[in-house]
Order: sequence, then C-alpha cells, then structure tokens
Amino acid sequence: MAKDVSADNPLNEVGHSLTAAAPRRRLSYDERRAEFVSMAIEFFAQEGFESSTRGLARRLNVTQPLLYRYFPSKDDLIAEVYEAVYVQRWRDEWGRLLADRSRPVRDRMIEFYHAYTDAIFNDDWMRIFLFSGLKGVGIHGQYLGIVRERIIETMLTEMLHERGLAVAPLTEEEIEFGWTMHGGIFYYGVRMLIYKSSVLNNKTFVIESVVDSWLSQIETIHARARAEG
Amino acid sequence: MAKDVSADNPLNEVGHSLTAAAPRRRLSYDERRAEFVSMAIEFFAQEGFESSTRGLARRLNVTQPLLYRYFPSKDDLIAEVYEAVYVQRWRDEWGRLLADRSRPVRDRMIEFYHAYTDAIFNDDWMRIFLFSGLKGVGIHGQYLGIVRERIIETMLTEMLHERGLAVAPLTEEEIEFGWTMHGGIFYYGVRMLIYKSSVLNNKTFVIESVVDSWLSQIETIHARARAEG
DNA sequence: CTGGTTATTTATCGATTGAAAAATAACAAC
DNA sequence: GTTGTTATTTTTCAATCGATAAATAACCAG
Repeated sequence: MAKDVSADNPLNEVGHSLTAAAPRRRLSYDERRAEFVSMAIEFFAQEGFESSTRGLARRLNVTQPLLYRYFPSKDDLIAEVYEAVYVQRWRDEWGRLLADRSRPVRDRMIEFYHAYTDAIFNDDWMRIFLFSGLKGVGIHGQYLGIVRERIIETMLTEMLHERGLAVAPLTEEEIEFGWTMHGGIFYYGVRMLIYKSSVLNNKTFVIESVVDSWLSQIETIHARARAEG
Repeated sequence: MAKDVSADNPLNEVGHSLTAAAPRRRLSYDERRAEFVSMAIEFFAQEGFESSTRGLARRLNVTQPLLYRYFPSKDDLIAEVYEAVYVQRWRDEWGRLLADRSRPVRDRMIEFYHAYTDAIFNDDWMRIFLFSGLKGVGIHGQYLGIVRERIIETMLTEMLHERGLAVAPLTEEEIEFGWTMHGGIFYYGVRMLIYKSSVLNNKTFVIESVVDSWLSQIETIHARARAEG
C-alpha cells in the first residue's frame, strides 16, 4: 500500500521535510510554546477562531496532534492568544505619558494616540479584538475597563486640571464624550484594516483633528453636565 | 430497534410536534422563504456564520435538509442574509432628509443620526456588519461606499453650502474628518451592543455632542485643507 | 373520497473536526 | 555506543459538518 501522505503530515510529496534546508534549532519547551502562540495569533487573526487545528499545524510545519502536547485543548490555546494580544501588548508607560504635567495636555494626547495606534493598528490586534467582542470573551470587558480608567479618565482629569476646572468626580457625560473621541480614531483603523477601505494616508491628521475637535467642545460638555448634574 | 430521535428531528421525546399547540399556518413558498431568512438573520447574528445549518434548523423547528429546498447552499442563504440586512434596511429618505435646505444643517444631521442609529443599533445589524467585515464579504465595501457618498459627502456639502464656503471638490481631509464623526457615534453602538459595556443611556447626548464637536472644527479643517491643497 | 402536487422528514454519505493512544525519532547524559 | 527522556509523528476515533436521495405527510383541486 502506498504511503498515505495525509493533510496532517508536514512532509512534501517526495517525503523530505519542508524545513530540511534550515533544520530547526532545538528550542526549550517554553520557547517552542511561545513560538506556537505567536504563530497562532497570526493564524487565527487571519482565518478566524473557527479555523481548524490542522490548518494551524500546517502553517507551523508540524502535525496536528503535536499541538496537544503544548496546549490541553483548542480553547486553551485560544485563551493564550487573547492573553498575548491584550495583556502583553499593553504598555504601562502610556498612562504615565498622559499624566506628565510638565507638558501641555494636547501634546500628551496626540503623542499617546500615535503610540497607541502604532500598537493596535495592525491586522492581528484589530481582528482579534473584534473576534473576541463578537464571541463574548470575558477578557474583552476587562480591557475596555482598563482603557476607560487609564486612558479616557486620565485624559479628562488632566484636561480639566490644566484649565483649572473642577475635576472630581467625572460625570458619565464627560466619559462618554471621551469615548466618542476614542471611537473616532479607532474607527479609522477599522476602516483601514478590517474593511480594507482606502482611507486618507495621514494618521497624524486624523489624530490631531479628532483631538482638537474634542478639546474645542469638552468645556461646553463639562459646564452643561455640571449645571444639569 | 428504538426510534432514533436525532438532533435533526424537530419532534420532542414523546414524538409530539413542538408546534402542535399552534399548528403552523400554511404559508406560500415566498413567505416561508422570507420567514427562514428572517430567522437566519437572528441566528447567524447571534451564533456567527460558522454555525451549523442543523442549529439553524433546530431554531426554526424544522429538519436540516428542508433548508436545502429553499436555498441551494449555506453560502446562498448567507448571501440572502447580507442582502436583507444591508440593502433592505437602507432608507433612501435619509439622503433626502440631509439635503433638505429648508432646515438648518445641524438639525438635519441630528435627526439623521437619530433615524440611522434607530435602524442599525440592534444586535442583528451590528453583529452582521462586523462579521461580514471580518470575513471580507464584498457587499461590505459597497455599503461603506454608499455611506460615504450619501451621508458623509452630503453632510459636508450641505454644511459648506450653508456657511457660504467653497464646496467642490471636497478634499480627502474633509471626508476623513467626516468619517471620524460617524465613527464616534458608531463606536457608541459597538460598545453598547457588541462589547455589552455599560454606556451612558442617552443617545441624544452622544449624537448632539459629537455633531456639535464636529461642526465646531470643520471650518478649520476646511480652511487648512484648501490652504495646503 | 381520489389523484396529483408540494412540504417535510428520514436516512445516509463523504469530508472535516477536536482529540487520544501508541509508535517512532531526536536528543542529552554517561 | 547505551540508556533514558523529550519531541514529534502515525494512526485512529467519535462527533459534527454540508449536502443528497428517497420516503412520507400535508395539502389542494376535482
């Protein structure tokens, strides 16, 4: 009987390893595991989390059952993908940057949004963020809580402080208005990376115009919210 | 041999039709078909398009092969779902409302966004919109083209006309700035319906503050874009 | 009631899925 | 080299997938 070269087999038709030319360096268990997670991020971001473990193994040039040596189940692997994307790519210095009162708030906000969008405006991050939202993954809510606390509320507090306005407590209206600024910038990334629309190739313009637009109105929001409070 | 009550079978354990109490009225082929599409919208929006035709049939209280009497394939059914959501829910009067020069532009924009969000701020629409974006479905790009043409560009043209400013041609910067307003409002719906965040329960506030914020800045954008041209 | 037509179910197919068990290959220590 | 350990593959399974064909049930016109 002819040898069954099945889809699970990472060898090519003549039976030579596809990686023979560059024999894989022997990695530690943890390094190999991290390598798998890293590739899984890219794979699931492109193909969706419903894609098969066989498809992932093919991309990794290994057989599908090998994945089960490193991860108990597909769901556990997916959980690690979320963790790697949401937790590991968050930079604590973003919060510190926004709170640095030696600089004008506008400068800080613009610099923050440049750094933040540098981190999230890529296929992997954007697609996994939307996938996880649609699937109701718990870590998603935590992430948005952190954005609110460390980004939205910090920007509001700093702006009100700079203008000598009453800060605490922030109103829900002010925070919601902060989210609309955040959403305006975020949606630019969605159109570019998810919908593949042809967008204006000028991120600086988008960030600055949204921030300036927001700054021009926040004082009115502030005053009205307190008056009606 | 005992009767096999499989998952495909819409009868319960004792063999009685689950709809026996309310015998289904005999519908025409087209009505029945529309009923299936309508339920499919809800089903796929909740479960994702990777969910099985058996799951859909279970919700419809019919057997899975019956779906293939009305739709040649799962992909064809999905295409009809997109059609129903994207095409049938679009209201041509939105464009006319925005172009009605007997009223102030701000009023028109706010009324439009109330009507538009009334149509799209629901689970079905929002989830299918995001699902289709992630899957790269073609109709998605068409839809965004229509939004740009009939909404974004119309609002810009009307606003510039009302203020006696040069209208044609609109610059890419002005249009991109229009998208940021749209995105700010859209993201409010995403947070509410996709991420299930607790948002401010005041859609009017969100619409009016975003529109006012945009109106306060658009003239600056306009002047700068023309100067740098 | 009878015959024909349409709607629906039953039964089944081959392909693919996540996962487990067992066999083998690669490597390190001695 | 020999031995023990780890990494990887081979083989296989039951469940589930989209889809087809055949059988049955419901309905309508005469």
